[in-house]
Amino acid sequence: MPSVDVFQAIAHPARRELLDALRVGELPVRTLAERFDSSRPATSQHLRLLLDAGLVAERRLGRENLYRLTPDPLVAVESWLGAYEQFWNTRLRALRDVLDGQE
Amino acid sequence: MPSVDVFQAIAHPARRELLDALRVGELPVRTLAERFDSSRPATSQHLRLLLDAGLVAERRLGRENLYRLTPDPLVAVESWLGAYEQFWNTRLRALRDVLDGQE
DNA sequence: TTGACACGTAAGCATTTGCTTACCAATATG
DNA sequence: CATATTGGTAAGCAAATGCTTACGTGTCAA
Repeated sequence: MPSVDVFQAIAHPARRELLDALRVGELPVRTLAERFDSSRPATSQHLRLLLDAGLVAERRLGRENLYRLTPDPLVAVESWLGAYEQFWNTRLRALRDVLDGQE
Repeated sequence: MPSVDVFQAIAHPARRELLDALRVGELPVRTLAERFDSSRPATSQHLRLLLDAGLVAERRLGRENLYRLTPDPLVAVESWLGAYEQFWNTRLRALRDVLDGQE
């Protein structure tokens, strides 16, 4: 059970960029820090929060720590958005009804 | 152009609840504050941020201020999630390939 | 074994966030 | 008109956030 809320985790642009970078595969902290021109401690702290949110997993390989994407918690965001798609569809149907009524 | 990031706006649970409540239609601040047992200033400040994010619009009616949902900015969240659906599908296909290979 | 590399983490600190209390403006009601 | 209702906003303040610097641990390489 993640100890950090997913919505909180993806609120910071740096953390979204980290997740985006990990879509290609697992990467060590050093690479991520260099890519985003960010300090290593800052990157490490962001990764820690993503770990607590269950959005990434880590794997020690020698002296490197490889992070990989585990996007399951994003399903919560997706399902929350689902209700708004429904809202959208309802509005569109209402609009169409109005337009139909004018004819 | 919204001055507040959508991801930032939906990070706070209280603001997500406000958006959820507005799905049924426009509501005055008083109703929203009472429903979530929150103070009126706190509710008003959250609504201000949602307004700056372009997620709600306001309409003065007498001494009431009615807020309604304008969920267009949520499309940015939806499209960001889209890339992860693709990631999911890729992983599922790889998994199926592995399973097929075992037979 | 000695030094360099990769990383996590604690401590410090500035900024942001989110609430409360207090106040003001505008509108409805008696 | 006087009063109550509705709501925005400033000021104050505690907590959270996000960075930096400094340090410790474990691993590779000479």
